[in-house]
Amino acid sequence: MGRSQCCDKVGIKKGPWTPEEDIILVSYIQKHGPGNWRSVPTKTGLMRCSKSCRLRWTNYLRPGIKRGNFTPHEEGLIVHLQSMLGNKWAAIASYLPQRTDNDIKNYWNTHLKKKVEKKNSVGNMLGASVFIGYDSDQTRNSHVSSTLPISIHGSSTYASSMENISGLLERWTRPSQKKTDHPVQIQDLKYHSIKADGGSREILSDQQEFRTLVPFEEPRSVAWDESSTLCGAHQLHPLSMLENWLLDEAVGMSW
DNA sequence: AACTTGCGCAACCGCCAGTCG
DNA sequence: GCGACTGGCGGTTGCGCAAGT
Repeated sequence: MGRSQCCDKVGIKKGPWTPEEDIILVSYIQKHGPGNWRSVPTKTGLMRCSKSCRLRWTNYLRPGIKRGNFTPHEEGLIVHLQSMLGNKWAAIASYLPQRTDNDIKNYWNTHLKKKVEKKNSVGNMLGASVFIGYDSDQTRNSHVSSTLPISIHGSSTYASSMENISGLLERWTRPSQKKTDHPVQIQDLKYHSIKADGGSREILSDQQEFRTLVPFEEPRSVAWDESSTLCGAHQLHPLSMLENWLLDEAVGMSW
């Protein structure tokens, strides 16, 4: 037990990574693949601890990472997910495959947290209920509060319970209850399992397959390969569809 | 131009859970 | 069952830079 001793060893380099170190790490991982971080420092000759190597890879060097310039779409999604999940950055990051948990965490702490608090304080001053803290326009979102399992209980902190997620998905699979401008064709959606272990969540559908829904013109089958989460997003995460739907419904592009 | 302040972000720290011998 | 080890996560720190004075 106890924490890892790897970073306490004498001779371990700390601080910013140099381009040379990055090249060494990337070339090693390209050859051997990520994993077995313990052996990376010894095999590469990097004077870094395994943790540092892993973090550098996952937060910076990993292919498919999108950096900076969060779009309103992404902002809205982060705010929404944070209100539902709390500070489960890894879980939130799984909804945005191109973003790292560290990036999202930083962005929340430096930008969004203040924005949300400001919006909430304005909403409270006006005596109005604030839709999950980032859009108090009840006219625009009047249909949302009756659709999504979201409520405000006197504070900006939204309980990060499984009930919220389950309810959200349950309602999400019932298009008939929601008013929308686009024709909704939700078919054969068979979510049957939601796990919440150690902050990670996954949604499993029958045979790891489901038909897409709202944002697409025509339903199509998508096979979900969990391994694709590692190296970015050439496949659409099942939850990105939820994301798209949520944003269409709850956030719009006014954020 | 020099100094101060605030911000953004990469990296570190400390803890936890899972695995293995 | 126990302890060592590892990977993963969230919180925090500290450096570099830009903006303000």
